[in-house]
Amino acid sequence: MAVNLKQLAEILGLSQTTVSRALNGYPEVNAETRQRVLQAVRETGYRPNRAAQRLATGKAYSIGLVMPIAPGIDSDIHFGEFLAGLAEESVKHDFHFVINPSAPDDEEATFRRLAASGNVDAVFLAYMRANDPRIPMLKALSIPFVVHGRSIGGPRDYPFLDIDNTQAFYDATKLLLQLGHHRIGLINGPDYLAFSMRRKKGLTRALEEWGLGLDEELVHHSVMADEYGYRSMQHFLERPDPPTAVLCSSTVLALGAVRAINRAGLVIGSDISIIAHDDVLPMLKPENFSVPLTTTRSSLRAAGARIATRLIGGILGRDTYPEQELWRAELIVRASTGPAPGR
Amino acid sequence: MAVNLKQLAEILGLSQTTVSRALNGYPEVNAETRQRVLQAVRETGYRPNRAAQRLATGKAYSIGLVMPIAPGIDSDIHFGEFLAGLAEESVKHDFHFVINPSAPDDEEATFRRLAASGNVDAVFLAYMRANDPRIPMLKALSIPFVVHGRSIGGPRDYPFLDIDNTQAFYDATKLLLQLGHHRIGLINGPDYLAFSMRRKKGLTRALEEWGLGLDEELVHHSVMADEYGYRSMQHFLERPDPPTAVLCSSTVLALGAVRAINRAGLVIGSDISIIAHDDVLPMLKPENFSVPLTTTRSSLRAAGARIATRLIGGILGRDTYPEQELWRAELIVRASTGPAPGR
DNA sequence: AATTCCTCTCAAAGCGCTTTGGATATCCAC
DNA sequence: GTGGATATCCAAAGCGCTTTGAGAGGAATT
Repeated sequence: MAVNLKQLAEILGLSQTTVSRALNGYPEVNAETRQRVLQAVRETGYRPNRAAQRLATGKAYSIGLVMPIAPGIDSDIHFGEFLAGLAEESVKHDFHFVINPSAPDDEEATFRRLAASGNVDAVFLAYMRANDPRIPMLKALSIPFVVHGRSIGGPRDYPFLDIDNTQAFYDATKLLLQLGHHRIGLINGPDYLAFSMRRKKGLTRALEEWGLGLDEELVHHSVMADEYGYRSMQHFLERPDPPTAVLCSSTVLALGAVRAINRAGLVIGSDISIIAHDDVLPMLKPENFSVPLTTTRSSLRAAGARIATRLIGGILGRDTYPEQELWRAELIVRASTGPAPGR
Repeated sequence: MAVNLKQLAEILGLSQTTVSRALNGYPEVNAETRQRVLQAVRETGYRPNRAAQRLATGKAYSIGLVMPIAPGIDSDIHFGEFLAGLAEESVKHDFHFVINPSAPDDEEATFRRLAASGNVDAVFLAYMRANDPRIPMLKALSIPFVVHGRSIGGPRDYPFLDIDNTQAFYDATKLLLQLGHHRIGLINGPDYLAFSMRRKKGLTRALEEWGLGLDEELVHHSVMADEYGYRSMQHFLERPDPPTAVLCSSTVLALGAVRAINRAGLVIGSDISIIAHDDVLPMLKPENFSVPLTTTRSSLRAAGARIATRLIGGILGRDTYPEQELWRAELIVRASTGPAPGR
């Protein structure tokens, strides 16, 4: 059924060496010969045996994941979406996953074990915190890694892919300010996560440039679930001086926030404006909200796919990729933002 | 650093064959010799090289996952929890995952590709529907599999692990009936999923035994998210004849339902009783609800771990496990259930 | 004492790939 | 036309394990 290298070489009247080299892009093979080989691969459907490659090269062709699981830890919808991106890309290159569930306080040991096992060539990291200890640790273990997000403080020379959270929420705030809003709330992710800090910073910076200060009372931090969006917004609305506009760190939070607004009988886009960050979750599209949401958009799945690409590229030795990427989130204006009331 | 089989054999003054056999439990090796080998393994920390084993045995030592991704598909919190269980167990046995994201209408092709790739020894299946076409398909592909849940209709001879959903909701209903409730609502999962159907059946059966009929108006189906629990409960409460008790198919749904009840100013456990199915999600404990929830409990993570064990056991050829398991969910009475009002 | 039968062990042959260390042929300049 | 590059290709040696087929030794049988 499936041919192997030996048979393929025989068919071509070449040695295994040459065929192998032709396939792996080595220079010492005639261009014409290479074409013949490639053609034969197409015809026979030859697929190299991964187990044999692993053995011969010593590479694992797989990437390690440490899945945060514990009470209160965001085993959330966002993780699944990101994983889908990672998987989508990995499967193309026939890479496997080694998934290690681990409680946060056990993560260090988990990474150590993972690195020692030789089962993975590289690992992926997320949920960055300030001075995240995992970065120096992985460096010390000298196992390749890419982080999703960025730490704040600590070493700066490590590979990451992040979106420019500060910029995103700066842009969003700027829009609101231009619309005449002066009291702007923020329903943010957990306060110890780097992206939350940066989003808050974006808000602060824009306000300051406008000569305004941040009202800490209008900043809420929580796990990014619908429920908390609702509660936070409810609290905001109960204030004597509620914000006229609110930023949400996720469409999931916005979902709850919108509910609270509706319940209060207010109209989104005129009584109060909303901008949410949109991770492009397939099941929660901002354009399908009762009032389509203005968002800062950046696909989480695309980020997963990109990180997989980089991880795999690094392992295969073709790391022409930039080590650090900062994606800019797109500000998409829809109907949930309008002029500040009474202006 | 790490020793290999050859070195280990040398240390012991045995042949590789004997050492290998000792480790893999073959009978033709002296008990004493085996002990010596095991001791040496402990001392040296020998771990067989998986790549070499893969190559020699032709086994992949990995299991395939088809991750359902698409608009509206439950890339939900429950999936992550189940995955954690799978991973927890797999990592112990040094098994890898091949995760294939796939839209539902593309699943067949995905499975086919997965089976043909030789990258996995077995696959796992969930989100069962009535007459689920994937079961005959996987049988035809003759790739080992275990399903989480059970189909309804279609072939019956396939390996599964399910909880007795009918029984669980039968038990729950029974309790409510004994407490004097006659109008019982159900906030269920998606109507096309087998577990939803069975839970509804459990409710129906208990009602009928009590001489009551099911009021279809009191049954809602939806994706299992907080939001929908809220809406469904709200609808129930707006009726002229609201139910005095409601079953929820998930604590996530119950979360929303409870909110709706609180909002209506009703008291849980006296004005209205609630029983939810508890998948034992670490972030959503029924005992931590404002009024601790009565639940039917069965750990999703444990199910994941068990399925991994069976899958792996099957692959390693020690399948003394029962092919079909039906776990009984535990009915745990807490404060959210009380006598029917006015009784 | 010769034969058979276990029990325990081993040497060696793969599994399918990569990679080292040549070979062979071609080409150029001198 | 000879020495030395240069361009192509190959045979064979691993990678670390499992497994076949067989041998050595001792106990049991005749």
